[in-house]
Amino acid sequence: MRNWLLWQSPANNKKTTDGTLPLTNTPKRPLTLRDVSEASGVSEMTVSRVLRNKGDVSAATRQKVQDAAKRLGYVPNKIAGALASQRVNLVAVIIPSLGNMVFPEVLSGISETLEDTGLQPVVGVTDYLPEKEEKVLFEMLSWRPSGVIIAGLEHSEASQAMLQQAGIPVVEIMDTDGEPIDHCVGISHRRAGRKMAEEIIAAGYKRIGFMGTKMPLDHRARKRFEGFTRTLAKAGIEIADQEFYSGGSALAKGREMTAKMLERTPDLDFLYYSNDMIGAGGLLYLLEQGIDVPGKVGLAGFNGVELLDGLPRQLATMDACRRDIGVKAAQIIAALNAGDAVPDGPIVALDPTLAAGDTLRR
Amino acid sequence: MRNWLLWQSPANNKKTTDGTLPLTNTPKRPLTLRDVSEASGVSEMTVSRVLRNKGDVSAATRQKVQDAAKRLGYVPNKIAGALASQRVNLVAVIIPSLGNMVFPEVLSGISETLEDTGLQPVVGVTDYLPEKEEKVLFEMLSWRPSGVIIAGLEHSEASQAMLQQAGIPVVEIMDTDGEPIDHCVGISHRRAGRKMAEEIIAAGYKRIGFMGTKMPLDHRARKRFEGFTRTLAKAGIEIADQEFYSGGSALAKGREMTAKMLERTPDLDFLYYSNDMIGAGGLLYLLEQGIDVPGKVGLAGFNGVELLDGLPRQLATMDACRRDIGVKAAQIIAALNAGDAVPDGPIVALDPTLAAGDTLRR
DNA sequence: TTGAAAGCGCTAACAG
DNA sequence: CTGTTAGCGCTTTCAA
Repeated sequence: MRNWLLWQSPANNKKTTDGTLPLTNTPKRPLTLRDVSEASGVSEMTVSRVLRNKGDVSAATRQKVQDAAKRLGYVPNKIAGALASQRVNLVAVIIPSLGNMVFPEVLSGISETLEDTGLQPVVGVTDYLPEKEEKVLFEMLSWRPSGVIIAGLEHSEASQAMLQQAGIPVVEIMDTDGEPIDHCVGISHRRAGRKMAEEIIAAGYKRIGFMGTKMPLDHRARKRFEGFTRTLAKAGIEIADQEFYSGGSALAKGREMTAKMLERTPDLDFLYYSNDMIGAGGLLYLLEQGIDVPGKVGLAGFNGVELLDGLPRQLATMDACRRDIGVKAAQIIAALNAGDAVPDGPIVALDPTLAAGDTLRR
Repeated sequence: MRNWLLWQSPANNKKTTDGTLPLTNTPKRPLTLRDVSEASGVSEMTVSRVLRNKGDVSAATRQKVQDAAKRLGYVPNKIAGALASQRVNLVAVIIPSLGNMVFPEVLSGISETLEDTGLQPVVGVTDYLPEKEEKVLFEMLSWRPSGVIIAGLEHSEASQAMLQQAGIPVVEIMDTDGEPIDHCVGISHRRAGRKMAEEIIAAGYKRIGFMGTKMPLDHRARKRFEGFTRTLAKAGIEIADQEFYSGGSALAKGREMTAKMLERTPDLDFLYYSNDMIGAGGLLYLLEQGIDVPGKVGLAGFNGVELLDGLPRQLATMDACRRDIGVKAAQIIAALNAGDAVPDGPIVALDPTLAAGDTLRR
């Protein structure tokens, strides 16, 4: 029920540029096809065809309809259209957060790719909470989207069930360490952790500290940590110190944690950060302290965020292929949706590449 | 048309945890109320009532229905529901970008506030392009949302018309320098620029450089700049140098621009940046060069982003009240939607507060 | 407390 | 090329 009484736009009686008054002063009722039909003297069906560019319509009729639609300011009702056609051009995109640069980049990959497919991404945010993921998923599925792109391979049983029952393409993104419901596109975080460990070992570092987020539900960070420690263990190295934070400015936290850790364990010669932002904080701290980087202490982060370009020194990091993940996932959805075959198998694993920067000696 | 042929979930034949097989192996058709009705032996209408908690239903029937719905994994079809009830619980939120920390914060303010109103924010991104804003707005309005929250007071004529005709609450956010269609919540960017100028003048700086984005369509940045220069002019000061960038890492750009500008105009004693990120880049550069901040050169940015907390020195900035803007805007939409009166007038101007940090001498 | 009938605004399918 | 008819899956309204 809309509150017609309260709804009084102060701009309601503004003149349009050509000096005419707005068309309606009667309580606004959204226009329907019928209104356009009547205004143009063309049947509803034909109006519908014109407005959707579907089927053959004579140029003259088309013109009449378009004029009328424009003049009235008709906005089609997609709800009715979707119900009638059983077709919704929405793609649900479910991600844990918008706060760090990582997901926005995935999103831009998705939306650019979807741009000329007629599909529209719609974003839901879970805050890394499985219950919230469930809620968001349920909510989005109730709009009967044409596909789902969802971060991670770990979902509650209910979420899994919903995704399977939905009968639409599902692409799980960011991670490939696990079994996808349908398709997945991402990187292996275990492998990313391993690769970084190998690099560090090869560079001769021995006393390694780790800093990350206090998030048991961030499965990808966990997998990176696992891959990292296992590879170190194989080389007979154990993490010498570790610390986890939550909340606050990541840059500041990186700074603080680094200070604390170095005080506690002064002989550390390498610091591995679970994300670039805290890594950057650590880097700034070490430089201020006049500590030789990477001579005395080496550093590395994770993600390859653009921010790093502006730092005094280039932090070593690993690119998580965020944009590409978005693009690829969207391509799969688009293909499936068009009835095309998907060239890739169910798992598309991108290769996280190391950027050694200036904080990892070679 | 869904591609049933291609759609073969590899996980389709997975067992559930209790060992049973998934319920359907027939080609998946989304379930309807009727399915639940048949499975529970209760009329569709009553099922509908139970699922919406509407109207009185006996505890026994309610239980039967809920069991059936859960067992089948029924997900209601909001499209049909919305069409029938003429009510959509969506709020369109239209913003220029997700890339910088500013809009995500607004969003979190909005979604938190909307959380317990039954309204769902849906985000559209315009990339600061009026044509895109028009497209996004049209697209979103065609879903007949219950309200619109849209960044900025400047819209194309077509957008203005759509917003007025929509017959739903509209809150324009971020800016208050102009005339809102319905309601607006934000800060006065002219005032923000003026305030900063006053502060700088009071501190005795005289040779002032400005750096910003090359975005004629970022009206808020433009207004800040105007407020800033006008106030300086009144004190007989003219901007001594200015530069605008586009694209790339803001931090890196801030660094580059600062270096270039200081080379070109070495006697500058203050640098005003249109956003914190380039300001941070400039700050890092100056510190590296061993330049006395704020003794020799003072600095200020804009936005009050969290990132600044981790910098070696606290950049002077002005808080843009991003979260509060989101919260307030959502409150207005929610109130209007519930038919409640809105306590505030059409314009809610928040007060941008200065954080002098360590880069602006007092 | 429950059910039956009548649409919501649009499009698929067919007939002219 | 254009129009008619019959729903899409749900909720509103009214009657039982």
